[in-house]
Formats: sequence, C-alpha cells, structure tokens
Amino acid sequence: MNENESAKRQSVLGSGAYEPKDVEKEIYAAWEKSGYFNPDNLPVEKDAEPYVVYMPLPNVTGSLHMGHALDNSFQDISVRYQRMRGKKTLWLPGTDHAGIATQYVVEKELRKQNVSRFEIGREKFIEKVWEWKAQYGNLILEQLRRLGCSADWSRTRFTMDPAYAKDVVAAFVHYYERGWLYRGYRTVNWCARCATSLSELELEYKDEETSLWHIKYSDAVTVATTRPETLLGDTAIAVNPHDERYEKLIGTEVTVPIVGREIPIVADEAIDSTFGTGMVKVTPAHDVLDFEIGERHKLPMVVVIDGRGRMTKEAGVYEGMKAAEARVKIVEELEKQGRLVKVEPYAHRVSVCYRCGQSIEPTPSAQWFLSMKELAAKALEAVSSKKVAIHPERFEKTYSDWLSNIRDWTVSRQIWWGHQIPVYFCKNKKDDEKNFVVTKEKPAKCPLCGTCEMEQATDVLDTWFSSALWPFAGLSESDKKKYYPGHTLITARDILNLWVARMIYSGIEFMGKVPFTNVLIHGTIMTKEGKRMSKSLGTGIDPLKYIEQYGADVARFAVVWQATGQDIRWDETAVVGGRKFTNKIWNAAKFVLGSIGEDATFPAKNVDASLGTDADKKIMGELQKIKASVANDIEHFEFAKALREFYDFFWHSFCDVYLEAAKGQLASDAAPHTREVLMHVLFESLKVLHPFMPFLTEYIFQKLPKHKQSLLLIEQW
RNA sequence: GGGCGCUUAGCUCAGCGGUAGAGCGACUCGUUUACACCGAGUAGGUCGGGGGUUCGACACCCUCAGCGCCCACCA
Repeated sequence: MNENESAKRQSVLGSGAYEPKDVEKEIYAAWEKSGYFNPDNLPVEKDAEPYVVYMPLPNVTGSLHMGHALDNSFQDISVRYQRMRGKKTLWLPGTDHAGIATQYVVEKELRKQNVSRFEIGREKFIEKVWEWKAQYGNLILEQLRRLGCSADWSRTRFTMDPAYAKDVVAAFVHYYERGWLYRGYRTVNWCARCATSLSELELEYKDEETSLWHIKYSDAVTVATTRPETLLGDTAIAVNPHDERYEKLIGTEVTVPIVGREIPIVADEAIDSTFGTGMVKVTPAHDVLDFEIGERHKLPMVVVIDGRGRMTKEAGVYEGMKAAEARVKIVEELEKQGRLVKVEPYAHRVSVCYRCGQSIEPTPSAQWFLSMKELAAKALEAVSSKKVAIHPERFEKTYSDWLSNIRDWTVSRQIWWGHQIPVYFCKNKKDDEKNFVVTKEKPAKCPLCGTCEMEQATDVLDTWFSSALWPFAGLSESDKKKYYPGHTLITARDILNLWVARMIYSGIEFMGKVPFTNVLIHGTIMTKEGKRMSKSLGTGIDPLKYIEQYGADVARFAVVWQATGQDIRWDETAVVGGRKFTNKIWNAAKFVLGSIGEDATFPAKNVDASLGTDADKKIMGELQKIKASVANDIEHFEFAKALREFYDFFWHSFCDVYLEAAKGQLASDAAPHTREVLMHVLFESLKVLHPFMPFLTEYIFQKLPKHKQSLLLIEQW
C-alpha cells in the first residue's frame, strides 16, 4: 500500500481511538429524528407483526441506577433485535406518579422551607407536586436516552395524565359494579408519620430487641405480649381450642387489668399454644391478626391509639401520651399491682413503613378493599395454563404462592398525591345508611338526598392500582387495538407480585387477554461484597459514571456481560473488558475499511465463499452459526450468552484468525474473494452486535462506503 | 417457621453425565503497516465437606456447613 492509500484509510474512521462522547449524542439525535422508534413510521409492511414491550414504569422520583441499566439494556436488546427482524416494534415508556414516594420527596423539599403540607392545604400541595414533577420528573427518561434506549418517546405516558386517569376511574367503577370493591372499617397497617394505610407489600421489616411482658390477668390467665400498652384495648383472651390446659376456661370471663373491663375467653385456631403461655390478649383495634379473631368472635373494637400514634380518650389517664410513653407507665402500673409475672428479652421483627421507616401502628379506619378472589384466580390460571410464561420457571411458584394466599387489597390511601377515588358522599345522609355513590363523574345532583352538593372522598388510590393498568391505560384508544397485548415484560423479582401479577389480572379483566406472554425475571445487581446497592447506604454504583467515562455501549456491555441469570456482584473489570472490546471492533473496522477500497459497496454482493480459500470458507461458516445462535439466544432471553458468544467469534475467529489470514490474502491474486468476505463479515457483525452496542455499530455503519440504507437501526437482520 | 438460590482458577462468573472454561489480573516472549485498550504463550483449580447412583459426576440423588434472598397474622 502506498502512502496515498494509507492516507485515505485514515480518513474513513480517523486515525485515533473511538471517542463515544463525541458521537453518541449525535447518533441518538439521528435515531430520534428518523422517527423509527415509533412503530407507525417503520418502513415495514402494513400487516407486519407487532412486537410490543411495556417498560416497567420508573418512578418520577427516580434516577438511573444499575437495576434500570440492566433492565432497560435487556429490553432495548429485544426491541432492537425485533425491529431489525422487520416487526412493528413498540417499546412503550412512561413514568409512575409513585404516590407516597413522591409526596414524601416534595414534603421534604417543603420542610426545608419550614412549611408543612398541612399549612398550605391539599390543593396547593398538589400544585407543588406538579411543579416538582415538571422540573424533575423526566430526569430518568433523559438518562434512559443516554443509555441508548429506543423507546417511542412520542407515546410517553405519565400515570396521572388525564387519559390514563380516565382508565383508572373506569377500573374503580367497574370493580365496584362487579361487587368486588367494598368499603370496610378494619384494622390496617398504618404509618402514623405518613398518616396513611399501607398494603402489606409496602411494609419492610426491621429486627428489634424488645421485651416479652408476661402479664397476669387473673390466677388462671397470664398472657405474654410485646405491646403492653394495647392491653387497654383488649376485648378478649384467646386460646387454641385443642389446648387441654385451658379447655375449661373457654367461655368464661376475665377482667382486664387497669381498665377493669370484663372480657370473654375465646377459642381460636390461629393461636399457637406453644408460644408464650399459649394465651393471647386480643386487641382487634391494634393488631391485624387480632382484628380477624375479633371478626370471627364478634368482638368489639376499642381504639386506644389514634392515627398519629397518641393514646385516645378510651385510654383513660393515659390519654394524650405517645404510645411508647404509655407503655412505660402501664408497665410500671402493672408492676405496682403485682401483675407483671416476668419480663424476658425478646428479639423479633417489626414492620416499618417502606418510605419513611417508621414502625407500623395497626389502626382501624375506613378503607376501600378490592376482593381478590376472582382476580387472583384469573391470574393464577393465566400462568398455570402458560398463557404467560415466567422465566426462570421457578418464579412461577413465588407468583402462585402469593396469589393462592392472597387477602383483599386495601386500595385506598390517605395521602394527597394520587388518583382521588371516584366516590361521592352525600352531605345529608348519615354514616349508618348508604351515603355515597361510585361513579365516573361527580353527579350534578345528589341521587341520594336530591339536594346536596356531593363531596368527593379524599382518599387516593394505592399507586399500584393505577400501574396495574399500564399495558392498556398507557395506550391511546386506537393504540389499544394495535399494540395490546405485548410480548415480553422484563423486570426484577421484587415487583413480580406487587406489579406483574396485578397487570396480568387487570389485563384479563379489562382487555380480555393477558397483557404479555412472557415475563423475564433477571438477577439483581449487588456490590462486589454481595451487599444490596442502595443510595441511602452509599453502596450504589452509578451507571451514568460509566456512560460518561466510556460511553453507553461500554456500560451496556458490562451490565449484560455479567447478567447471566444469577444475582450479580458488580465487577468493575467487566467495564475494562467492554472498553477493550469496543476498541477491538473499532480497529477491526478500521482495518477492513482501509483494505477494501473506496469503490466497495455495502452490503457486499455475491459473496460466494465456496470459491474462496479455506480461511474464507471457515469464517463464513462461523458467521452463519454465530448469527443463528445469537438470534436464538435473544429470543430465549439469554442475553449474556449471546454477547459472550459473539465476543468470542469476533475477537478470536474474525480478528485473531481471519484478519491475519486476510493480510496475506489481500496481497495475493490467489484469493480474489478476500475483500468481499471482509466486507460481509464486518457488515453482518455490526448488525448482530447492534442490539447490544448500538452507538458504536451505528457509527461505523454510517462510515461504510456506498451503502443505501439510512440507519443500521432498521437494517434487516 | 416455610420456600428458593448460591458455593468452580487470585477476583467476578460460564459449564451442568464422558476426566475443567471465559473476562479481569499475574508471569514469559514479541519494536511486522487494525488495535499495547495488541499478539503468541505460561502458570494457577482434588469444581464447599461427607455419602450414594453410574462403566464414568463439577454436573444426578441424599446429607452437612457457609453465604444470600423471598414469603409468613407466632402475640
């Protein structure tokens, strides 16, 4: 090669290393400008098969973490692959209003200005949240763009958009009309700080060292409790019906210390006779299990602690004290009365609010419940019949165990930020008669009393009530016909029940079909020490750090490389591997482009390797194999395997072996096909790798001489 | 209290019936025009312990141990 040619070669990809920073932004802009993220714009047949992926909704409060990077890399690989396969591909993005989480963030902001939400009131507060959302709510979507995600941003939905809200309200009314949604006064998990009920899935657990107080009610009755202050609200003592020790006591009465109330001794199967004394104090108002025992035995509820954690009037002299204070006083009093038999140290787990960490105080309140019986049955059937396949299969058990033992869902929350429930109260009717209607819009005239201006209930819905509708509520009316159902849902295991199960039965109930046919549960990324990555613990590693330093392709490579199925102990050296691989591809492309001459055309025509050298034949054969194998792996969600196989092929078979052979062949007249083979393998490799490392591959593709297609993004696989 | 997963080279992990592989790291050699973010090599493992099935096990079964996760209304 003479100097002139050498100079030409450098002009194609330049002489230096690949600089992702310089090109990623530009390439992403070109993709967006093309409009091809929108399936309606794809140059495919009208009746091309759709391929739809619903993005697990990130919270508006979110910012990109490793979990998102993994999750969305997988989705982007699937989506890009299917698009190159000629499918009408839609990846639907959106954000979740994340009720408690967002309210909490905005409250914290306000507190910095010494303002509480109660001071400014509900309406003003909600305005503040919308302001906050306008300013920060799309951060995560911007970050997903930097990752290279090819979602259809023109369809981005927020779970509180008016169109979405319409479906939420319709769902509520639908459930009510089906008779599945009911109002009840029940003891629920209550966070006194957030002043709202929480579903059991919103609880977290914390080990606590406490005491087990053994309290003597009478000579025959001694109970063990971790919460002596609730004794004031006892309305029964319960024993196991088969407990011979206490058989004779069943049906008799005993006096509650301090308050002097006479309460019955009842028999209930829920009591474990081997624990403590085998006798349990029953406080239906302040314990969820006790509430259920109370229901079974028609026990009254005596509320001694209010929704803010203070003792009520029913607590007598303890009124106004915080529950913890009252506990100390009550224990003192019991001791004085000689009723404290013993106190033993006791370690157990207490439930705490997942948002603020405060201990849960079970409290009775009026809530809305969704009966789960029929919905759970539908969700169960969908998976057992394989209409929805969960991968890996073992998670089907996690799913069905939960649904088989499910309790009715408390869907109301007492916070301000969220979908206000479509329930309207009559001002003239009393609580003991029917005093509300459930309807999509506020009635102009009260249908109950005929005169009053009805008032909407202040409760809002559990965030998951709305996100459960995402696969269809996220679509416009015409899209509902075109892009429902979807195909694969890719997510982490922690929201399998919280969200995936609920989407499945919601889809069946409202759309008549399961919302997707596959659920992929991938591993969780942890620190190298095996600890959970968490911002609050300071153990998180920010994927944006890698994107900024080495580019999105390298970040994606590192994540996917490690995501073999098990949980991942994040290994920094995978980033090194990605960087080297990027460099390898870059240089191989540089070599090929420099070798083939500028009159070459892509895609390479008439490659007949059967006429070539042994090396030609070998690499062509290996290329065919790797292409088929990667396609198969992607279709079976084996992304890491696919990437590793391609890596091995490209680095070792193509670069180490074929390129070296090609150097000799190029100089020889005996190997006329060398240029075609080089072109062909490079071109095909770019396609195969594109779903994994979209920027680098697109960039090189753009530099190929004389090619017709506009973007590798839509090149046919 | 149930259930699940993991334990393979220094590190992070593949493999899952026929006598061990990758990436990163280490070491040796290499100043050839794609790449030193490179090439050619080398070292390094009784595949957590014990038992069993088998002609043969890292792979299958049982059991023990350690680590991690999930579920549960044990007061």
